[in-house]
Amino acid sequence: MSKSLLRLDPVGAAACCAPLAAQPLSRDQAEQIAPLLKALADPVRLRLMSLVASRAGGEACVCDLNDAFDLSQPTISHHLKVLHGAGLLNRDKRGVWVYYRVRPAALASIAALIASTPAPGSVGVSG
Amino acid sequence: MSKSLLRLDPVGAAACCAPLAAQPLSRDQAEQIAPLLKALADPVRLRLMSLVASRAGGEACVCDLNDAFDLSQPTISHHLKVLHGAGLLNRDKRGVWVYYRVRPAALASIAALIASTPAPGSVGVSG
DNA sequence: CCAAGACATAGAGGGTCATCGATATCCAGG
DNA sequence: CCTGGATATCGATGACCCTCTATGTCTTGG
Repeated sequence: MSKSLLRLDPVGAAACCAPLAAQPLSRDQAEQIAPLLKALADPVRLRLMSLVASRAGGEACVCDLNDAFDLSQPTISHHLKVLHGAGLLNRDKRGVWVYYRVRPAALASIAALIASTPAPGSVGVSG
Repeated sequence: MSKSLLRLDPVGAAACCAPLAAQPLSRDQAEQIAPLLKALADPVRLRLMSLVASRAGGEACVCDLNDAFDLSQPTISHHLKVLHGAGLLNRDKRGVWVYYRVRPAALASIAALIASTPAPGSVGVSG
């Protein structure tokens, strides 16, 4: 408890907003979604998410994640904390090991925003 | 030409990667997508994207965008430059005014990544 | 209790970012 | 050419972020 790393609201990570093109985002909506994107907007964290998500069973142990990078163990721990704090990953400690698991609702929240509402009469890619 | 604001590659903004859960992202893939997300990961830029996207005709004049915020004109200009540099917005100057327009391919690139591949046997929300 | 391993936290250093005021650039009109 | 309006760029400032080393906390095993 010092910085503001996990001052989020993982509660309603369901889907805060309609697609970008549906209507202008309110300031509150934007400030709710931006931290999610910010948590994702790092190459290391993107690969961490992908490593966890692509794992059979949908979860990965920190020990495996550490081995996948040339970074120090505290650095990986930091990134996992950011992802967990943003509500993108669930944490599950079993014995000595800690397993992380993707929280689908958080990703769905982003997907809903980016959802391809082809925009009113704009560039139609498919027809 | 000083910082590295628009050192991106708006060329192949089509869809660099399979969904997060399909397989681990390579470092190159992660470093290609992360700047896109980073450009989006700001409340102001999120609202700018939404304002442009939701506009009838799919484009918005900077003059209108400026009025939608309590920020200075240079600040809005800066954010638009970031979005343009990331390949998320197209720029079109007509006379004295400049119009921005969402580049659908860039958003599609993100959508493809987040696309809900429900993960191998993980949390099934609907079934 | 003690040792060892897995993971988290603390604090520091160096880089990047958001924002501003001031100023430059570009275009239209007279 | 000069004025005026619309945007972009510059330079500074304060905040935030990524990474590290060092250290703490928790759990298993003897």
